[in-house]
Amino acid sequence: MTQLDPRDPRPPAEQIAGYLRAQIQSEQLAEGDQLPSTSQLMDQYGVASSTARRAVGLLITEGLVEGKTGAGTFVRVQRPMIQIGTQRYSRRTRQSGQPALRAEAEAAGMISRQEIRELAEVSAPRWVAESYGIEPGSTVFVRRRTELIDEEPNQLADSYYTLDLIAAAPQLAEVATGPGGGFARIEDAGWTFWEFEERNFARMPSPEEAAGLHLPPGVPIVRKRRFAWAVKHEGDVPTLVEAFESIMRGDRVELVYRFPAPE
Amino acid sequence: MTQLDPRDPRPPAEQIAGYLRAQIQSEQLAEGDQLPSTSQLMDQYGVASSTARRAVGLLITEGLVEGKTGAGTFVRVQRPMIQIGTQRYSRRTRQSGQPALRAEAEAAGMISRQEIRELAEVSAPRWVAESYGIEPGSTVFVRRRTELIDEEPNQLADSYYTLDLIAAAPQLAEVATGPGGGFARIEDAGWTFWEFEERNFARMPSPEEAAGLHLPPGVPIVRKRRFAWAVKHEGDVPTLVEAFESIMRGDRVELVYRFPAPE
DNA sequence: CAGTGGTCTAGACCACTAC
DNA sequence: TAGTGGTCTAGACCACTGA
Repeated sequence: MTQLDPRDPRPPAEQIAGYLRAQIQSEQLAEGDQLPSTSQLMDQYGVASSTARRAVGLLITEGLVEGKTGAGTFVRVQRPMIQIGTQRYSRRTRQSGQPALRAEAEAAGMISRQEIRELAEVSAPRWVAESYGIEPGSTVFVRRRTELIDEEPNQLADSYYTLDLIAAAPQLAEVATGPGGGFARIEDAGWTFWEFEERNFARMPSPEEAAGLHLPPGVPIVRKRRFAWAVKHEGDVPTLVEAFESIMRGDRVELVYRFPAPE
Repeated sequence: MTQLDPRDPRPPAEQIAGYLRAQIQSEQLAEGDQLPSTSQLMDQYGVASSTARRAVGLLITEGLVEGKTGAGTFVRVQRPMIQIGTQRYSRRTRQSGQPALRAEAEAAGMISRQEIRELAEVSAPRWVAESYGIEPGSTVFVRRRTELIDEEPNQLADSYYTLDLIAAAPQLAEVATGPGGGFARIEDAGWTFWEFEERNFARMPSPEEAAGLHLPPGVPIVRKRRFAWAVKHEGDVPTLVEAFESIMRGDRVELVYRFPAPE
């Protein structure tokens, strides 16, 4: 545990990282605890400074620990996760009286707020053009915003609308969409929401995304795309009214879906 | 683009990484292309070997490129994604005639197969005990398997069952569960599936997970937990019959959910 | 002001690849 | 066999933290 093992095929930095990781997982090093400093690791394992730093660098990119310059390296505190999804709509959840998603964040004593990053007409990204069935490069309206929880950015959310919809619901192009948010304005324009689709996957953030979300190294993001279909009159073929993309911190969000068994 | 900028506040390694990243995003460096070698970067930017290596190391942990010892560093080829979720159950998907999840993988010319990793009675992990409403540490049966696509591990899947259920459906404890898989055996035992819940989030893999999934550095995983409720007779309170956990490659799987608008 | 993380230089060795 | 990625040593400098 406290010496390098020459028979271990792993290079020294990985061995040291392994020892530290084991101490974290066994909670000998608990959340918030300070790791041995670089010079302590050099003395203890008889390695050069770069090797000691590389060892803790591995743990940093794994998202297990966080370095604070001048202070030390500390085991990352995993903040409570926010559950979002469709559970609020389900029969079972309604019966158990659970609160909805943002209400849930606020019930947990957290404050939620949005900041507008951009309101503009842009050339449609490919996935947006494809989902609306319009020419690639057509003009659409985008509403970009950052959602903050306890003043910490939590989600970068972009909604893409057709110009036709903006004409029918002009408040979507303004900073304040009014009570009930953008969906309420779409309903005001005569639409009834019919169906949603969400497509999620995970990857490492780009530097821009990492900066926008104040992400420490080693935290992946979840990219969620949501498509909202609505009808004007009963029996109509549903029309896509919103194409939405959101980049979320992977370590703060749990996506929950509940659905009935098929058939 | 080809020189270090002394006014740029970023350290040299990050600047170089930024230039390379821009070339990848603009497709000057396409998928599969080789990056400049370490010594080329040293010459071009006038930095030491460690700095040049650190620059490409950053891109590696971002998952953008992949180093092959002795050969070079190459832009990662993003393999096609597999879509899984509930879309196969939806009205709209049935109408469009789309094939179901694994059939979809096979329709795309890929072969899908499972390997059993473990069949054993174990002490229930906390989340399993909590979801079944049993004492923490109670004994449950676990069925651990690796799902391979084109002989490449794609998913580590663990199903936890109560011992009662194993007694009623003993094939769940055998290597081959028979036609239709485990769910079919649960139905054979008299259960009718009622409702499912899936809870997903993303994080970086542990070294064990990275090894089990043959993950290159810089690829996050998605952890999906699925809960399956079933009833024996109409009107019964639904019972949890399976608690399932899966670790998937984040860059190969897109989770798709389609659901009707509430109310 | 001593200690810490973060980055860098300059050089070395190894295992591997491709010719 | 020359070039490549991967890892390491030994030392340096900087900005920052906390007593």
